[in-house]
Amino acid sequence: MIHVLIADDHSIVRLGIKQIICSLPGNMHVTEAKTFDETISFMEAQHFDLLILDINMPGGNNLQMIQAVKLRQPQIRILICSAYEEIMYALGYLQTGADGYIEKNSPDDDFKTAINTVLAGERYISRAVREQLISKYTRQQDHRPNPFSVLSGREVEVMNLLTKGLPLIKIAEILHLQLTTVSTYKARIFEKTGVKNVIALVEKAQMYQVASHSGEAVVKV
Amino acid sequence: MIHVLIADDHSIVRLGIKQIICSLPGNMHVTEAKTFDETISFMEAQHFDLLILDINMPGGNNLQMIQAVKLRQPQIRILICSAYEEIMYALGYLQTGADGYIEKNSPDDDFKTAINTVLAGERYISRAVREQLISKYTRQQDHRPNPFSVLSGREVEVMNLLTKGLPLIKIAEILHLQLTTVSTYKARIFEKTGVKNVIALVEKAQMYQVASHSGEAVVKV
DNA sequence: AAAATATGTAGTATAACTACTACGTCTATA
DNA sequence: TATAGACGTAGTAGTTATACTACATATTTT
Repeated sequence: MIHVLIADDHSIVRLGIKQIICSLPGNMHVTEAKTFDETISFMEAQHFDLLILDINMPGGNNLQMIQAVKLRQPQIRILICSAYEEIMYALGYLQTGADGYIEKNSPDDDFKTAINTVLAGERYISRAVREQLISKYTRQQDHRPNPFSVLSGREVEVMNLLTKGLPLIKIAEILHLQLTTVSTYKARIFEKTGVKNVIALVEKAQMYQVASHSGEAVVKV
Repeated sequence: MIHVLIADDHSIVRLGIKQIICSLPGNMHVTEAKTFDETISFMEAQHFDLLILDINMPGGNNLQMIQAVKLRQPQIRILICSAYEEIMYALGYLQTGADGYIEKNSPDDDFKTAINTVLAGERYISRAVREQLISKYTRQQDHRPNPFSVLSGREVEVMNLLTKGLPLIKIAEILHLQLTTVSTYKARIFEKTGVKNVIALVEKAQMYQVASHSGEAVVKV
């Protein structure tokens, strides 16, 4: 017997989800909560295997909800179900301990997959979110010449140290150069890569995955 | 009629993949290539909708293969099929232009899903890789107290600006504070979060996804 | 080969930043 | 109800970084 708790303030939504759950194989037992407080009450009274949680419910819609839930039943699986489609939300929740994130407007089959996936102990993210996740790694593969390829050897060395957060003087020491020389390299790196500060440089370097599988010489510190 | 090109040096693998493809609905036409050169030859002679590419083939197994392929048939879908399970491979290839990445030891159903997904114009990554992708964002959710939660309001404001790469003076201006005050905050932030430079701070903040949906006041620049 | 760049290097003057210290509110806490 | 921290704020003195500028040696390009 699998116990599922649906927490959503819209009864139609609860009905829909219940429908989907009951269509799944296995002996499903569904409980419904209308607010977050109610959710917590149920959880203190009974054990559940899965919580399907609307993050847009009265009584709080933030990350702490997850923690509150896990505090009571650490082994419970949580599937966030929300009207927001922003990827940031999904990631934040997954990070805090949710096991899945599905948008309300997803097709039934996706719901089934999501529920099964989460119950199986894996994490679920929707196609769309997954796409975005990948794009985060993929963005700007628009075959423009990699701005890092125009850096000279010395510049690359300095960049690698810069992106580790080392201060210029340390870099100067390591490379046996004058501070001012390092400073010049830095300026040139910034110019060539079109960034204005180290943080942007780090991001850009990350983006182009510099020196990960290229044969670039990387100076160890 | 959907034209699929399978590029793999092991004929058994090709056979297996062919089997799977033919089991799919739709009129599938399969061509087989044993080496990368052969793959390219085929591509220059005929149009394909999908390329299932073993990255472990004689004739090259690097990212340039993707580019070589896309150069000839920009609209072709590429599903990487490999024995390697390392996530870095998958991401690297997806980044270079592949549409999917599946491990050879995946169950048939996953292959079907992968092929369908890629043909539908979406990207596919396997469960395992997806898990790892998520973990990358999720790692260390080991419920240690979030170091950013101990930051005071003012500190959070400064941190948000710091992680944008703004110089202290700018931050001072924005918040109408003395430079030295901002500097003090910065020092406190570093202390509380246990970092030694802004770059580490950015990484840590990213890791904990600070201030993404909290009601924190974020100052626009 | 000559001219134009790119690269490795550094100085000077100036601007930005840090360390340390200080101090008045607030807020838990003994 | 003291009292110890936490918070917001800032100054001084000393460090570190930047903007320009410069110049010799490669590399290219014409």
